[in-house]
Parts: sequence; structure tokens; C-alpha cells
Amino acid sequence: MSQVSSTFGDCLHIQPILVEPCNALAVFLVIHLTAPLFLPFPDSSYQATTAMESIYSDIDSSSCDYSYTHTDDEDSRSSIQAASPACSVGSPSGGVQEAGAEPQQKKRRRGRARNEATVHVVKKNRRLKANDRERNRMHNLNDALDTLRSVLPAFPDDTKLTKIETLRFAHNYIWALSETIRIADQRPNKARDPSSLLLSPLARVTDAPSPGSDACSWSSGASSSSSPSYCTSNPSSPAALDDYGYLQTDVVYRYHNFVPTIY
DNA sequence: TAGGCCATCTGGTCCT
DNA sequence: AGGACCAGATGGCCTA
Repeated sequence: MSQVSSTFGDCLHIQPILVEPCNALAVFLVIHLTAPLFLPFPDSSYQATTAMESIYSDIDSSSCDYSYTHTDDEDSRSSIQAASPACSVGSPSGGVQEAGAEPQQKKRRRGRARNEATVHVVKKNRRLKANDRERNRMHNLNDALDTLRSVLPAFPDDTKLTKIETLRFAHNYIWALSETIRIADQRPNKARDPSSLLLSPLARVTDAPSPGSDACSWSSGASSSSSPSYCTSNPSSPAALDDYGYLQTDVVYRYHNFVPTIY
């Protein structure tokens, strides 16, 4: 939680004196969070692609042996399933040829069998390529999530946030920062008072929460980040302000407990 | 051991 | 036609 307060504190130390830099920080935050979505594939993805391309070359060069050149369990499993029929069609023992058939007919039938096998191999190639793209796409998505985690305040136990927790946390984090900026804009005089730093809502992130003080069900989900709690309140609704014009503690609790959810 | 989370495969759909 | 995106299925790993 110390990192949470320090991160908020960084914003707070700027906010009462200069609101604009904090707005810029919020804009930077949003850009920084979304930027990974546009980053190119990581090198690890290219490694996978290269490995798969070598497999494709194996498939192209030999129509029946490719299912055994791949050591990956998942791929070999699917490859064996898909490859066996094609090999049986193309093989001499596949039952396609008839004894005593005319050479031309043999040739035609053999050609058709080869086409079927080729079509099958082409389909298999497409499937493997699609699998590779899908794998890269998910890796890209996970990299973006990792980048998002890296810019979010961390918890002391260093528990890695799950995907859904990361998204909810980011949502609430941005919302809390936005609320802080909005309140600072509403109360410019008081916000510029250096003494108001101690009363700022973000400084209360480290305050001990009092269960029942807000509309949300309070829980200890912050320390055990794997079990977030949820709230039915809308994040876009105006936050309640105290007598000093600062966010009430429920705002902090919502942020703290990964609530509310994404709507 | 059940449940949660995750990676991967797969087929379908939409878009260029 | 090929790629991107999506959702369902499946199996592995980890934890309470």
C-alpha cells in the first residue's frame, strides 16, 4: 500500500499547486495504458512464428511425415488427428487403386487422391497459420496487460493481478485520478493551499478503512487481490464531497477494493 | 480434490 | 482469399 500512497502522493504534490500538470499526468496515463495495444509483436512471438514456419516447410516437403516432426503435445495431437486420413488416401495401401485397372484410370485416380491430400495439407497449413496468429495475438494482448500492470500501483505482497483484476483496477485507478483532478478544479483556492495536502483524498488511500462507511460492501480484498469486491454504484456518478470539498473515503475504498466494476 | 486462472486450439464470422 | 477477432472447448497448473 505504500506504493499506492506514493503514486497518489506524486500526483497530489503537484495537484494543489498546479492543476495542469496533473491533468497532463492523467492524459499521459491514459495514453500510456493504451499505447501497448499498438505495439508490434514481441520477439518471443516471432520465435514461435519462425518455429511454425519451419513446420510448414516440413509439411510442404513431405505430405505424410509432418505430424511426427512436431514435438509440441497440442500440435502433434491435432496434427496426427488431421494428418492420418490424408496419408491413408495418398498411400498405396489406402484402397484407392484397384487391381487390374487401366493405367490412365490409375493415373487419374492417383492424381485425384494427391489433390485431396494436397487440399488437406493446405487446410492444415491454414489452420496452423491461424493458430500461430492467434497465439501471437494473445501474447500481444498479454504483453499489453503486463504493461498495464507495471504502471498500476503495486501491493506489498506483490501478488500478480489477474487479467480481470488488472482491467478493473486500471478502470478504478483512472477514475480516482480523474475525480481528484475534478475536485481540484472545483476548489482551486483550497487546492493551491499547501496545507491541504494532508486533507487530500488520495492521501487517505493509506487510511484504515471503516467497514460500512460507504454504500459498497467493504472487504479486505485489497490485501488479497485475488478476491475483489464489487459495488453497484456507478463510477461516473458525482462523488460525495466532505465539508472541505474533498472526496469522501468511499472513493478511496472503491479504488482500494477494485470496485466498482467495468460497466 | 474442487475451483480458479491461464494457454492453446478450433471453427465461425466479419472485414479488407 | 486471407487476416483479425471472438467465443467455446480442453487440458495443465496452482491453491485453499
